[in-house]
Amino acid sequence: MTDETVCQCETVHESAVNQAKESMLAEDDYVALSTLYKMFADPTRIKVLHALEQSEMCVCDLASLLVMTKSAISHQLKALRLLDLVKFRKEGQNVYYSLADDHVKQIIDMGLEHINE
Amino acid sequence: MTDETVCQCETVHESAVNQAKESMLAEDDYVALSTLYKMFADPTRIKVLHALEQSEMCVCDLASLLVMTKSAISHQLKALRLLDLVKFRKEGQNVYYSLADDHVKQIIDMGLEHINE
DNA sequence: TAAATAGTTGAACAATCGTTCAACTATATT
DNA sequence: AATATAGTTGAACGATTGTTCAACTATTTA
Repeated sequence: MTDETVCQCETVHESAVNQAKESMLAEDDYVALSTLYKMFADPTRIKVLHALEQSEMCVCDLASLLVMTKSAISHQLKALRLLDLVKFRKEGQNVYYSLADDHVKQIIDMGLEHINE
Repeated sequence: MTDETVCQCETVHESAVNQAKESMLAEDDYVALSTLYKMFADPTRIKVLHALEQSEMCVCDLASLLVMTKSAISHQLKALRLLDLVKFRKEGQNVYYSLADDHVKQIIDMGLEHINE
């Protein structure tokens, strides 16, 4: 497939494109990256993650803190769990969630740096 | 509004919730954060940003590299522009895009660290 | 064992998103 | 001036998303 059939352009800078092509990751890596960042792309989920930086909390705590239903929180926690961003422990009727590792805090802090400039 | 009316829970851990409440940011900050991360939450946009880590490129270059139409690329570049993640310069018919600052690379690298474990 | 509470789940809904398409602007070339 | 190319734009489309609702499981308490 020529460049022309792809983008209808005749002035593609081949050296820059070829260089970039070599440094590109596999398709799966970009999908994994975007799937990860999708978890930070919703205010509710960011609030949950930010709240859990302070201490572990059960679903009720988060629902109370964020003024949302347990169901809504639980759905989001499931997504965060699937991406290994939070872990949990059961104690009686309660399920206590906490951050899986400190990458979460690092990612949030980096975002805060960007928006505060 | 009581905890009960919010989440129908009676076992909210008040001290943990109150402590978290104090450390929470303003609603706007969470919206801004999630809007920022939304830019990294799509494979096409991440590819564009990652490619621009190598060198500046025009719309044709990116379209050729990612095997997409100029229109699709242009729409995504507009979104990245609005969030100040890329900057551009015009030269004749071409518009050359590049990363606005190195936060972008830092954010992508941090994501890669997380998925490689 | 029955009732109450914490949490999860799947379907449904509106809202948002990403790409396509066609039409457009702007610059360069003849 | 006419043509060609680079890039942008808005509407439209299907696909994905976040919350709600109702029904469910599991644990605790009476």
